[in-house]
Amino acid sequence: MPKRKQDTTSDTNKKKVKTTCNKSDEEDDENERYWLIKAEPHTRMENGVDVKFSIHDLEKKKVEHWDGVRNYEARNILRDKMKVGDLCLFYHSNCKEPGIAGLAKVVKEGYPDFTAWDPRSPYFDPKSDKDKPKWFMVDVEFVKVLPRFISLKEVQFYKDEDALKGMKLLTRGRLSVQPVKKSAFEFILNLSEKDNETF
DNA sequence: GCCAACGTTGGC
DNA sequence: GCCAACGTTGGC
Repeated sequence: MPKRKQDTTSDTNKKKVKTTCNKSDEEDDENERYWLIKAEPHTRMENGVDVKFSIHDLEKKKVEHWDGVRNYEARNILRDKMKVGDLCLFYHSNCKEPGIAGLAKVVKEGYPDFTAWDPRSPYFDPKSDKDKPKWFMVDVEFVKVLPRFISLKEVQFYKDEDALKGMKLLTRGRLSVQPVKKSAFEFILNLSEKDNETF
């Protein structure tokens, strides 16, 4: 099932040259085992296909391939970085109340996104060669629905918390597969364990 | 449904 | 390799 129509970043994003010992945020990200993945929880037709996929759809399916990502930066994460066992915040986008709805776990590492070769798929990419796959996906498994939905508004409200510093959800809104720092991951889960009258 | 922000394309 | 024009994302 298609997840999201993908946004875009250049393939030529050059990897930063590694300098001696200074740990940049970027390098930290590479060691993180947490991610945020976006999907649209409501029906939207694209190319005659409904792209809807919510945390509840994942709950029913148990495991699903995360297809349809057509952005190089996100692709690189799917192909190279996500490892079996990594946890993902499941984000609902393009809906009345966008936010983090649940948790998923990587159960299969990057492999070619076959929807790129299917002319009937909304994610068909005629430029993707079967012998040289351009787009990748992982398989994710349902973990849980968060005890309390954490809206984007709520995350934005806490944007100055140290734990959320540099969170890409706040700075790179369009990136649909993104790394999440451990501190941010834990902060979000913590929030969702607690009632909050404001949200 | 609008549109700002952001990503890509392609002419030069 | 710059950058204007264009297309898409996704919150609102």
